Amino acid sequence: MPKKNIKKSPSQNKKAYHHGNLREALVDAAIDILENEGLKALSLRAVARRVGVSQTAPYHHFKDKEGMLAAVAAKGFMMMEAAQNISIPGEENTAENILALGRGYVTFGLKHPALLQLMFGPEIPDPKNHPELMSEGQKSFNRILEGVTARMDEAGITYVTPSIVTISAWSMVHGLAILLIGGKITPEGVGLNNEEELIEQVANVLHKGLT
Amino acid sequence: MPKKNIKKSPSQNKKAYHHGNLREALVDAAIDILENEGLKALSLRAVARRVGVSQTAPYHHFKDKEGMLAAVAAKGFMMMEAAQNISIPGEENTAENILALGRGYVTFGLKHPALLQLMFGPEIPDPKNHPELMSEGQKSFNRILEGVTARMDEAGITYVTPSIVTISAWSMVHGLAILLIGGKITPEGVGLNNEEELIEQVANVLHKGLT
DNA sequence: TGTACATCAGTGAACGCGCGTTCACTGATGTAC
DNA sequence: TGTACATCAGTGAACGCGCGTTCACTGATGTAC
Repeated sequence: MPKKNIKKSPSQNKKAYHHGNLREALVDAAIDILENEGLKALSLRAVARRVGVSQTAPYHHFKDKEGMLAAVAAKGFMMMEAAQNISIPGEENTAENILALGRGYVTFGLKHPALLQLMFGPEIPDPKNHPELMSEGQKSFNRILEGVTARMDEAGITYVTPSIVTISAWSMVHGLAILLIGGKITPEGVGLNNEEELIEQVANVLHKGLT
Repeated sequence: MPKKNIKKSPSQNKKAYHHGNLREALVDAAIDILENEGLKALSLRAVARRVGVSQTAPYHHFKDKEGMLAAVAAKGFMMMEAAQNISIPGEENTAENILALGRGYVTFGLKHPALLQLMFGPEIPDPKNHPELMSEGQKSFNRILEGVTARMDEAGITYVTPSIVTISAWSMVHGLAILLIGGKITPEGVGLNNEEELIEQVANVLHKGLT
């Protein structure tokens, strides 16, 4: 029975010895640093500094630095899911909705490049050590899988399993985000005006594949 | 007229004051460290140490650390191209050859995960500052583009441009490599026995898309 | 309701470390005459 | 062919820095009686 955060109005008990929600505050600060100053600037000490807490305080909430990074990555997945929810028109598993999921994915990546890189990069060598991170990643996969399965049933596609199609779609969408973030491809490079157009065109290719 | 490496038999003039080919030796050592000890262990000093040279020597060959990372990434592209050449059966731009290119890409990524991550990761914030890296990346793209264009002409596909299809294919292949490397998907997770099977299945999806 | 006490969530000092980079230097190489 | 000299590619010492982590500690909180 957590009673502690009954009062959660901002910036009130600032000077309390116990923070009340330090873990979450640390994760948020970490994301802030990641996006504004880059991965190299993301240290335990920097995070503590930003929250205004001693540099050893984080150790009461994370085993070590990797533990914190895993928490940040997990939060990244949650943020992505939330962002996708907004961009999806309806509840049904239409092809259009699957595409919206993909569009949301890439758009999220362009908005939070460093976070996406952390979520999939080598800073967390073995995700299996971090159950929360694993389960959030799984959720991401399952969400696409669900849509794809329904869509394939409807379309009567049987030459591959829904899992494989899901992996293919996820790969494409993730790869596109990474290539754009890394500047390996640009809209201008293929005669388009902005990233949205490029995303739309690639979504088109995916769409053909789903029908 | 470079005359210096007329004699290039290994381990001979080991103690010469001038190394003769230090730049290349440094890049190779860097790749070694990257693959065996990971990105965090890849420092200028560690590289110099491994080559057996003073820790300031690299500065005669790279502007700074980022300069060296860019050289490493560029070499990564060259290695990938070489690896792909081996796995391609013929010269013609058949669908089969394009698929072989993709398969080679993913296989290379699984063999050199840290290198692939470096090539596309945030350690080189602005690739445009590194012409050699840019041009190698471009080559990679153009190679796929060439194959795809020929293939699309043949198949009479016109609803998208070859560039877009190329981007889609590259995205898919790159995304698959990254997801596998990061452990976000596993062959076992979708009822397959090994990575090769998974790659084959995804290649199948791509193949359908190209015909 | 009050009190004793265990536990939780902070502090602050200190450790040892490896890193990127600069500096003044020197030995080796290449070239103009 | 020999020589003077500029340039190139190394060396070694030193700088300042931020980091992850450990330690012994203390103030605040929650709970059993």
